[in-house]
Amino acid sequence: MDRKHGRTRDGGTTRDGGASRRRGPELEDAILDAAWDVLVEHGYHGFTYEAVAARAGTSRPVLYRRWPQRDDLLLATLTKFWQPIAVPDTGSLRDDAIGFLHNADADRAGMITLMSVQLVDYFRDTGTSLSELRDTLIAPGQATPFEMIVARAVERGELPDVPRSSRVVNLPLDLLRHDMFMTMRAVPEESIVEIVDEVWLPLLGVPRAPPTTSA
Amino acid sequence: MDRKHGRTRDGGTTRDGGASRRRGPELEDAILDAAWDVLVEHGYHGFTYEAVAARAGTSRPVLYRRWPQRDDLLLATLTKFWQPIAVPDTGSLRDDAIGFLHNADADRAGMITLMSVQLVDYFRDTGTSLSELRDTLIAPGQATPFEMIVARAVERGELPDVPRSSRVVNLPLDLLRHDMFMTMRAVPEESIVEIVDEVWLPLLGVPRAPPTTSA
DNA sequence: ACCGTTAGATACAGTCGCGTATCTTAAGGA
DNA sequence: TCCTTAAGATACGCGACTGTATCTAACGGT
Repeated sequence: MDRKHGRTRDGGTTRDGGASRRRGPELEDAILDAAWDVLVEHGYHGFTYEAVAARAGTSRPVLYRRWPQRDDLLLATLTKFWQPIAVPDTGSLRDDAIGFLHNADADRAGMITLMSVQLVDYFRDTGTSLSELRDTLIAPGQATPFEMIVARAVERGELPDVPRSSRVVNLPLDLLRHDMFMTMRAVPEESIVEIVDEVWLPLLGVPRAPPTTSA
Repeated sequence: MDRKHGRTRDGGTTRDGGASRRRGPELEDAILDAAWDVLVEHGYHGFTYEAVAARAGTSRPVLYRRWPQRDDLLLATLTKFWQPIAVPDTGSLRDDAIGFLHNADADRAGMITLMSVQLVDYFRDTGTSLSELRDTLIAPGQATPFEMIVARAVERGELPDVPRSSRVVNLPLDLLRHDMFMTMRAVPEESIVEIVDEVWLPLLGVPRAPPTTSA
């Protein structure tokens, strides 16, 4: 009919022109890696079978065989790369908080959050939202990072053991996320310190200067 | 050649099949209205010349003649519809805050914020961000709503006249926006009250219960 | 009434992604 | 070694959108 297979195979950017043919899990991993790259670089809009296949050095049918819907591919990709952010345990409430925000910011987690922003179209299509996606991806019944941080501070006696609204407890991460949303880039260290020192600690009743214990 | 004009003109959804032909500013207004609708309903992704023209009951060339680039059309649309949110003046700090958040939430402003989220692709394309867009659209040197609210409370003597970080002052709107981002829908009244009563007022040093003036 | 402007309809060529079908051939187990 | 599985390379038809080019007819001023 036409060329009928011509051993072209330069694909473009990623695969080496080598002869070996990947299979099974190895191939699947490579594809999800490529999918992740595409997602991070071009957002959901550019997250096409076309682009992912090209990036992975394979062809669209291979993707369709595994993930018939775009959502399947997206979910598989997110599931593979969505990892919890490390929660530091320094023995100090303030350092834990700042350290965690720092991780969330600098770590690939920052990228994750930024990238989630790129998913807005996906949320449109599916009628879901970022918070629902997050709930899907994190283990249920799990304590949030700042719940852990606060709990440890209470154990150490650094904070009194009183009930606190989850809004207040989780405030720092919300504010960090907000700044990321607004600026679309990593949040500077000063902002992190500001969030902790000027907002969160005062709210928890931690004095800014050396503890004067008031009256 | 072919049909050569057949007075078809039902366009679809919006224009009446009427005969009259709009011109100049009238037409332009109608197009921007349509553009706004499309943007709100389908986000930046669906914001195509095709869709806007169809919605406005006109044809793409008419749009291209006025706005050669998609950005031009988008900017024109945003500029026409971006309006400041009303800041209530109730004589009470708390009521001002809650009232403003309520306006921001319920008012078309809520839609604006939600819709801005849809612009992420635009930000990608242009390398800008939401905060930059906001700075472009609001008058420069203008006091933010919560700066006004706090200033008035200080005038009334409801708050002491001390310097406050802009992070703290503007916190409520940031938190509202964050919730909108995360849930992609209007924020419930409880959350608004929670933001004001459990976060903002305590941070400003306003006691929750009747003022006990501590020890 | 005439006439320049331009709205609005349509066509066209091009691009990109979709989803599926087909065929070849490499890989790997029995 | 043979034989099944599936990777990988096409191809095809489809639909959406892009920019541009025409042509017509309505509008509005003089």
